[in-house]
Amino acid sequence: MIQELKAGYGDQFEAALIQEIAQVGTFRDVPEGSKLIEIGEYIKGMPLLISGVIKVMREDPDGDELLLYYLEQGDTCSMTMSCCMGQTRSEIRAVAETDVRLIMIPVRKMEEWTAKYRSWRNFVFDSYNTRLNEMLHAIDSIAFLNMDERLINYLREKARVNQDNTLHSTHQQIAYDLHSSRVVISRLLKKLENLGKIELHRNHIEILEL
Amino acid sequence: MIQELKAGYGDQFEAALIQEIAQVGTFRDVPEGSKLIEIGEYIKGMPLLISGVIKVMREDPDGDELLLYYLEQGDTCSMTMSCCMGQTRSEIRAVAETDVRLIMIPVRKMEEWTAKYRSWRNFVFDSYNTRLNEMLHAIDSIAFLNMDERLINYLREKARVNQDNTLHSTHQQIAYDLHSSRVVISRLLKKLENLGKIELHRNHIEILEL
DNA sequence: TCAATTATGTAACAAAAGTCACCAAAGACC
DNA sequence: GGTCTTTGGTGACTTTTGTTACATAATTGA
Repeated sequence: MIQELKAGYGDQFEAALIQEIAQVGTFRDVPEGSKLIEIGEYIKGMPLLISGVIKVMREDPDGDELLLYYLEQGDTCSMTMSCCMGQTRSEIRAVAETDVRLIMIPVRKMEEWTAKYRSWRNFVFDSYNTRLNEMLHAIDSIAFLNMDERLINYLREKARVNQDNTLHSTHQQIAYDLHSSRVVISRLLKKLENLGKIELHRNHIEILEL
Repeated sequence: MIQELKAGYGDQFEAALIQEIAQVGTFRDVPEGSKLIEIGEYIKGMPLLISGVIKVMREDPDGDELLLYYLEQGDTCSMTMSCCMGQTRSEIRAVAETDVRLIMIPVRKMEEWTAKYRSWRNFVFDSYNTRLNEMLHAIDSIAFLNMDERLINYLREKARVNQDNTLHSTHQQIAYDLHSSRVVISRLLKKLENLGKIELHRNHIEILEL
């Protein structure tokens, strides 16, 4: 575990903190598609992401979904911190977008380290800030952009986090992420294909130039 | 200043911290309508809200606006913290919705107090959490609700923060806050009036039962 | 192999929201 | 009082997005 920690966090955490994390943290391998956190659950620990991508979603009471943002290497889930500290239920769902390796930190250590390690404080604040900015980004998208632009951004972002210009999604899955309908997404994708920007296939989409 | 601090924050901050705040903080009276923070600015200090309401807005490159949330007594601006820590430019605009009394804290104290005072740590985390939740709320509104429902929520919330069932806004101002157009808002307001839920007048709107 | 399931394409229509144009009332200013 | 500005009302139309319905192709699996 120390190896992975040093590789991912060595330049921001001091050695003593890395040692502590290795002692109290538990390693978890999470296969693609697994649910990490469900809306309404209480959270038991805070995840430090070592590798892979986690997708964070919001859902309304009718079951309508919306993708908020992705978490990548070096990120942690601020929403989770929020829940841990406040002892409230999760407001979001987190799903492994790819196979994920992470280290779970017990909640009580968070508080302790915040007082003890300057680097941990910076990390926690940084996470909050990054998350707030991601949320702003999400708001910008929904409020200011049309579905065609949102779709393009979605395809770009998904290709980026998966480091693969071929997206293995169905139109229906994309529609869920963007909180739209399958027909609308198919329509817009077809338009992008006609513009020569993507290539559509059953179960996957190839990005040519976006 | 000590009086106001004790009244507003006495039950969450220990006496020593209150003392420190009083020493390094500067009191500011901000009249309704003043801009507190503009997008793109660097932030000089962190505001502790004593009384009044601050409106936090987002703007896209085309100048389209959107109301994100209100800050009330006991709140601070997490977005500001975010900017202070990271030395980045503000992503949001803050405007005094009513006359506002606040205490500005120099940035360097934030870090120091986070290590020193447990109550300050809790306060800062709480602020972040509240703000993240407000942002989620904003996203829910835009993503999952139609304009008529968003308008009703807007009227309710505005009446609540101003503690006044008569809103002193023009249809155009509401349209800006909701990122819609005056015509659309007039139309929906008229519908609400016909349902007996509100009463429309020039320059103000009376809420009857929402 | 062949029926069932899943994914996609598309036309036709409906609903929500935005735009344009113009009018009229209220208030401001001289 | 009379003109100008601001604010609100409304009809007609467009654009965007969502819905319904149905067709067809690919894949699965008994």
